[in-house]
Amino acid sequence: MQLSDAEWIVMNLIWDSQPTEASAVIAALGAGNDWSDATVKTMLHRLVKKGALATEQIGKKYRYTAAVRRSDCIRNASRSFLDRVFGGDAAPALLHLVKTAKLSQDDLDQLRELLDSKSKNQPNKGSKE
Amino acid sequence: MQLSDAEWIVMNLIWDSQPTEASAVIAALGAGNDWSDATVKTMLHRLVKKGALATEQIGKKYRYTAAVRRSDCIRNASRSFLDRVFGGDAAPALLHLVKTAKLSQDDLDQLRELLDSKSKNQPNKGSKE
DNA sequence: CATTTCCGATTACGGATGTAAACTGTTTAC
DNA sequence: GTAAACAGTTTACATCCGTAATCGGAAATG
Repeated sequence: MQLSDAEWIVMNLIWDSQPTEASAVIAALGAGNDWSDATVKTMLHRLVKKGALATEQIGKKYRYTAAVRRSDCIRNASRSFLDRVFGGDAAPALLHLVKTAKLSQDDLDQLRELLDSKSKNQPNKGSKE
Repeated sequence: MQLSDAEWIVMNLIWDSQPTEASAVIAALGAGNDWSDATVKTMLHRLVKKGALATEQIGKKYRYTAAVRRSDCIRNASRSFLDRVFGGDAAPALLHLVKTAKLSQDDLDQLRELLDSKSKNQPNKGSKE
């Protein structure tokens, strides 16, 4: 599932507050993003059409739920970001991101742990391929 | 400077082999990416028009050079990636990327070093904001 | 010199995207 | 029950994007 910028906004909202009704989405995005309600309706419609959202009929209206997993979309987006910007080579990307990101001590610790566990699971293989 | 997928491919090539002539770009991308020469020409033209490439006239032809810094484009792309996918919160993004990326022992070590240096410079502040 | 070739410029075109109005059927409020 | 509000569907439209053909002028080549 490939999501556009605007679609990510909608999906992020829905992933965070599933299931949701159109009115809630319209309210949330009209406020934060300054979209007209028509625009939000279009987004919802397109997302349903492309299979990213599922609808569940409640009486007369629908309730929207994500039909794709956030983690899958994140994976795809990450993949395509890495490919396009770094030619798929993750290491420079990570170095760059770590270098420029604001990270709390907690974040840093978590990352360190993760690195350690990766080091163990993948004992050597000094180079990329 | 905001680059599209296809534009990134061209720019990456040119950043790596500046200054370049159209023929070289066409050769490189025709081979690797299966683009027709017309497509490459369009790309070059658009990139010049949008100010990402500069041309230097050599006799009759042009030589192309990047007019924007790669690091700036990377910054923008990273920013927009983080914003769209993770709502701008870098930490989960990094965790995810580190978790899923193939990293060599070297890469891991470099990352660890970077984390350490960040830990020092930013001694505590246990949480994000 | 005429023809092919190379290259940059112009034009094309369908699909995606952001943005939204208009239409339609229903629910609700006066 | 008639008008207003709501919700989903259709239609709209300019721009961007990927992909490319075509045009026009210069260079090379026979």
